[in-house]
Amino acid sequence: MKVELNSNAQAVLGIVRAAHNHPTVLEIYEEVKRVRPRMGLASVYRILHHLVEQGYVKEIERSEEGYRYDGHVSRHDHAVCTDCGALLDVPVEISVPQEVLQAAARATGIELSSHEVRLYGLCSACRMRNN
Amino acid sequence: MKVELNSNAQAVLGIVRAAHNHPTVLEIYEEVKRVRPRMGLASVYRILHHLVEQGYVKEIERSEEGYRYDGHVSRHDHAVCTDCGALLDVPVEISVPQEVLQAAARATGIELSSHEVRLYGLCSACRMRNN
DNA sequence: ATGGGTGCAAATCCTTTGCATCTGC
DNA sequence: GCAGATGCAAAGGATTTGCACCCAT
Repeated sequence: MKVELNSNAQAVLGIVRAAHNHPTVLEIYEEVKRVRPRMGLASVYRILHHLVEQGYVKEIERSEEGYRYDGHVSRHDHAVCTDCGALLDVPVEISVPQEVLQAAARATGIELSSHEVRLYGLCSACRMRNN
Repeated sequence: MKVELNSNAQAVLGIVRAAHNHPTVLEIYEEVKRVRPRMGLASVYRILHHLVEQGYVKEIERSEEGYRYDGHVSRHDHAVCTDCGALLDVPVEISVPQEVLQAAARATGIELSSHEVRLYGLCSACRMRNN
């Protein structure tokens, strides 16, 4: 059962959802300060943990700059640029047969609840930059 | 062209390769100290970066306890326990057709160089523990 | 008035860096 | 003797925590 969100939490959630990229805590903080100038960084961390627990957002992974958050919680895949580290949404479904996933989960000894495909390669910006 | 590894680097490489789990820097350091008691943590970090650059090991991702390393460099997939965070190798191949991956990479705008499937779920230890 | 949320600053933890020293060639 | 590697300690950056205060109920 989801808990009510107070107005600070709603402000953070709105920002994460509206972000096109996968913002870091600092990026979210900078953005939220425009609406709530008094909010501190520690509160942003606390609110984000809360939003993750409640399933409102997903924590993607630690990058060089720390955790990144994703307001898009339905299943989708990501691509990581091997040069600049950019994290991009894959805009199409990469479908893997459920029975293949289940067999792999069984072989690994886990009870599967979800999965994600991660693509690695050069993003277009880096391809252009490196000529 | 791979560079020669000095004996400290070989010691670290041996430990990462021999590890059954995906050790953190600290775990590698503790282990290496048994063979080279004078080695410092900073050197372990420096050597690991070097080994990654040279393709001898892979950096998996930052977990709660920091980076983890994988001495098994050929393509394989991982499973993450959603409860305890354990990172396990998937012992079977999860095959995704190359043309599906290429189509997804094209749609995302990246030049694909590799990919990985990540499974999420409860590991057997956690399943047992939570009854 | 009460319990949870919050700001601020200090503390923590992982990782990197500066620098003097050491090593192998 | 030199270039690169190393140990140690200090610095850096992200995240967490302690604590007093504030706010809504």
